[in-house]
Amino acid sequence: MVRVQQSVIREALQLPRAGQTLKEGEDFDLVEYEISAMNKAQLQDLLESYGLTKSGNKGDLQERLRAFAKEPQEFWKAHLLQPRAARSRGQRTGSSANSGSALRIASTFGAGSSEITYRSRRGVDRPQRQLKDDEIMSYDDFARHALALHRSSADHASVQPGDSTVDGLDSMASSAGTSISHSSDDNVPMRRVERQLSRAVQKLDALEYRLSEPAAFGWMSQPSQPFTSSSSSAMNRQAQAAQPIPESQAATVSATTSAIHVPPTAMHAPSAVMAGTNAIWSRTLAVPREAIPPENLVVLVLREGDEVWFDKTTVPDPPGRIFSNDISRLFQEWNSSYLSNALVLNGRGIPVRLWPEVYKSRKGIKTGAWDTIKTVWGNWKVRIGVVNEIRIETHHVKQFIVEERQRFTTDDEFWAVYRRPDGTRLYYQQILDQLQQNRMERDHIDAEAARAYFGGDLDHPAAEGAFRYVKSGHSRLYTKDGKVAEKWREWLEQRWAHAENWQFTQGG
DNA sequence: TGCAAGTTTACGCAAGACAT
DNA sequence: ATGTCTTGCGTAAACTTGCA
Repeated sequence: MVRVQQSVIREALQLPRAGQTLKEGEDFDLVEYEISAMNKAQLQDLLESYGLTKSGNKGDLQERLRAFAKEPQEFWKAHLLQPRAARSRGQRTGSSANSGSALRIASTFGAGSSEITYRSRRGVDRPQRQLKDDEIMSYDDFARHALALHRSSADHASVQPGDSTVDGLDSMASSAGTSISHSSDDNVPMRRVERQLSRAVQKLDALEYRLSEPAAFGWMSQPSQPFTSSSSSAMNRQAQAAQPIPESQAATVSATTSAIHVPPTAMHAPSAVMAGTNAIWSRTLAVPREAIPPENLVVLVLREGDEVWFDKTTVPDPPGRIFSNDISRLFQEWNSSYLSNALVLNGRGIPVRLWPEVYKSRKGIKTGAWDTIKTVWGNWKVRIGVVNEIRIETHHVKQFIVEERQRFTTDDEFWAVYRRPDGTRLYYQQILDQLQQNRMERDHIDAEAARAYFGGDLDHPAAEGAFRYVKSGHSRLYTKDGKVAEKWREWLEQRWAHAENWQFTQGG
């Protein structure tokens, strides 16, 4: 199967021609691929056509192809031959070939254009792809497993133990007195019913959770459950009362924010209430500074002027994704300890702004945590340390959500800008997209200004190496707009004289 | 050179627009 | 009413940069 040429440099493999159909007893047609002459992208394409993984360096890719080429025809057949789909996306057969869009495509790209691909909205080169059979099986297995768990926890009497053909949704439907026959996976109406049922169940679950944990949603004036759980989430919610809030600030909070986002303590725990049940909790949960072993003690300074301390061995995992669907809450929790309840340490809410202080691995508090939240946090963040407001106002680009919000006095003013023509608010991702686009446009303008200032030569002596960086021991020049613009802003900032001169020559 | 942190790309589900 | 196809979206993974 493998034929390595003796010329040492040239190496060719005999591999099955992709996309061919075989009848019973036939073998694959083979095609020779000179893998020594192929670049990484070509090797990856080839691997992909055989359903093999594309990760690794060029040597890895070649080795993977060599191993595949050594396999017998039987292995190839088992690996490559999938049952033919009755119909797959993009195929224009039967009546669909006469559809308006199919005719449009044919007139534009020719009659042979049977497959439709299109570029992504963001300009990346990724066509839509169908799920592979093994992926579908894997997801189905997962869904069955999850539904089985749900069924056992719901403990429906109508479900017969060991009846593996009854899934959870069917059992729920039958227990509700509705008769639904079992159907194949291709039964679309059934799938729709299942989907609707599934949504209804989700909503019920959410409602059930809220009813069972009212304190977590600020619905009760006093917590109803004693502290019995050692889980971090229960600890977080109940520990709200541990470090008391000054009464005046608590009053301000409850007057200006909605109940759903305010921790129960902030709403209901001025001193009078604290004297009751909450006070007991305070004594049992608020760990005094002296009680924490010095090697585990971490102290953070809050903007409110006080400090929060905690034992670093008790820090929970980072909060899950919580703000994408609630940007207003992100604004609330960014700075204020009193309004933060997503992360609570030793009884105090930790403002989102300070999360890096808790989770970056260099802080030595929790390993591996920052990796899981740095991307989303990076989208929220304020860039700290931007200086010299007068100068920077014309050059600095507001690029992240909280930073952008801080340009406005109120949430309403922010949403007045980030809305569609019909008045509805933009989604989280749409705001990010818009900010990114603004940044790219701004960077382009600034980079062009820098190039113009130095006569097209960023290595100009007057730049004093501001656009140079070292990589792999070699000094290089930045070329990307983003970096050039960033260095240009720094350069301007450091050299007032140049900046004044530049503005003067621009007539500004 | 390896690791941590910052930034960009693109995966795949779900919704709903479109076609029959 | 039913089925197919396109697009929006959140975020995991990949990639880049900088530092010790």
